[in-house]
Amino acid sequence: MAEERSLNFIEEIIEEDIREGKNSGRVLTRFPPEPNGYLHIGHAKSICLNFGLALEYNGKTNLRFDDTNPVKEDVEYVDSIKADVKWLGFEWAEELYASDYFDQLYELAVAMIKKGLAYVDDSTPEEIATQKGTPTEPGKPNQYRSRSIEENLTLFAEMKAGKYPDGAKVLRAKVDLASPNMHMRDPIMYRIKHAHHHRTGDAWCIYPMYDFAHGQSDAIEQITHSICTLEFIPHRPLYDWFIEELNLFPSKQYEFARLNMTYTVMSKRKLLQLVEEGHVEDWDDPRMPTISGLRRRGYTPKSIREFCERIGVAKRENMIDVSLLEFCIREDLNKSAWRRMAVLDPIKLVITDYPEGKTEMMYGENNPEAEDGDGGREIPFSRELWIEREDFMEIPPKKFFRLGVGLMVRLKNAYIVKCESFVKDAEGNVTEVHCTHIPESKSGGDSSGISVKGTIHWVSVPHAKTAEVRLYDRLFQVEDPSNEEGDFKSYLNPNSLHIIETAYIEPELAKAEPGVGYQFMRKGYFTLDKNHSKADKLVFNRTVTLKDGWVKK
RNA sequence: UUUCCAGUAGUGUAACGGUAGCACAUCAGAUUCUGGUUCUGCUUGUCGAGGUUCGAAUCCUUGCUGGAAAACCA
Repeated sequence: MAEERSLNFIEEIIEEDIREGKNSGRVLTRFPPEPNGYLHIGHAKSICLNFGLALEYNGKTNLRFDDTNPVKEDVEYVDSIKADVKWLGFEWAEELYASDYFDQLYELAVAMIKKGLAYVDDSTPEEIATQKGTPTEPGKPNQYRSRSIEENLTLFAEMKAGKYPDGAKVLRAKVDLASPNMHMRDPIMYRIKHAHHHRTGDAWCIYPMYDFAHGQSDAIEQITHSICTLEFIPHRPLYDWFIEELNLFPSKQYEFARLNMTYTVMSKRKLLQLVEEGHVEDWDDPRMPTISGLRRRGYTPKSIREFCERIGVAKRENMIDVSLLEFCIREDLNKSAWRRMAVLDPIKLVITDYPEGKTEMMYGENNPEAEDGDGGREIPFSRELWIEREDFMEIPPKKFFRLGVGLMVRLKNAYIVKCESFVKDAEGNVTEVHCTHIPESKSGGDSSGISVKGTIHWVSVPHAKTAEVRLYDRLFQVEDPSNEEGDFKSYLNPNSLHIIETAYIEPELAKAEPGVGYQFMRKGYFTLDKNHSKADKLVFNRTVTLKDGWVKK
């Protein structure tokens, strides 16, 4: 029973290509990050698209680092990118680097010179910019454009040999200075940079530009569908032109709209700024939209893949509501995360008619969503418990299904209790809630016949362990900080991180493992923070809250 | 005001000339030993104007709106 599923526009193109027998039905995509920053959720969209398409059409995907600008690139980024792609659950066919092709690219450039389609230009960047004209005015050729092939060959060889300083000369394609497309007005192919490259070391002092590296790398690898974002649309004629003139494998470029998400920023430049200026801990700060940040926050690869599936692929600019991402992680964790009890903002509940010094072991299933509860664990219960401050109200409003004098609630996995009184300190803060319990109402063997509307969670005072808990809110206060007036950083949410130094957790949680998500009942999903947790001090990150249907009146 | 891309509920995304659907969000209600989950239901949409056609979200013209495009970045 194949489910009717509509295709996105790229799938339609691929199916059309397969139908027509193009490339004998072969599909080879590539994910081409520049190793100059950490991957974010926007890259995840591209990764899921490229790898997903290959999986769907029996093809393959190369991981290719677009490392043609040595001054911005670093192995640190290469390593993090590989780790993130793997963590997302994808396997690349080959790990490649544009720098692997430097020799071939150089030869291709020489071929262009020999065809009379490239020349060495001695102009300064400013001169080149002026000579290019504007979108409404054509550019003007300069004296260098008419250099002979022999002279260009010699000069280009000398550039490669290191005879000239940075910026002294560039190699330009000879296309069309009057083109309405600025990228066709004799784009730069090579520039001189006496810089150390993370892979090729000091072997080169000239490096190809994106336009003379990306398409050529695609062609060398025989990529069938080269998928990139919208801003490369104007580059496509150039992409095709080089391939045509050099008679290379005809890779085709297709463009889709990048992901934007509310309450965050999605540019490597801006994310780098947040890191460098210390607005966040690092690239993997749980508030960051980076893959590593989401991982540390407790997001699962599956939830991110699901998110990328749901947002779709199209050519129009979009702004995805972050609540969709939250929906995806809740959906996943609801089915898989074990339930535990933790009290984040404690007040003491005393069961006055329960024997002092007595401990009962209560049973709680791990996950009510699983068939058999996914097993369970024992939870110690005693006369004094920690409960959530917000679960008691001195003057409860109507439909408050928690504690208040005279009200009854069930203590999850334990007894029904009735609130009799409470104690206040000198400042008027409630410090203790006193209850009596219904002995016949014990979970699993309730014969009391009493039904209550509310159930609250608790942790036994003498058995409680402690942990630090970190609560996160959106990083920015406005939906689209990049589109606001002034500095995007002035819209940072000052309360995006709230640290609870001491929360009480049930003893079982002391065994929490890194990388595993838990549901703290009624509070949300949490996971151990891999950076801050130590054996003697647990630190939990809140991945996401539970959906809250309780609206105060 | 040069060229290119794009306009479908609040946000995304389908419908490929033939009943505008789905998801998230929102709001109601049912169920619930998590005010979670699950279930049910409601509200809300084709940018405007012309045309072609028996019939237009879809094709054509035009206007409007948004975005992109000039870096020795990718």
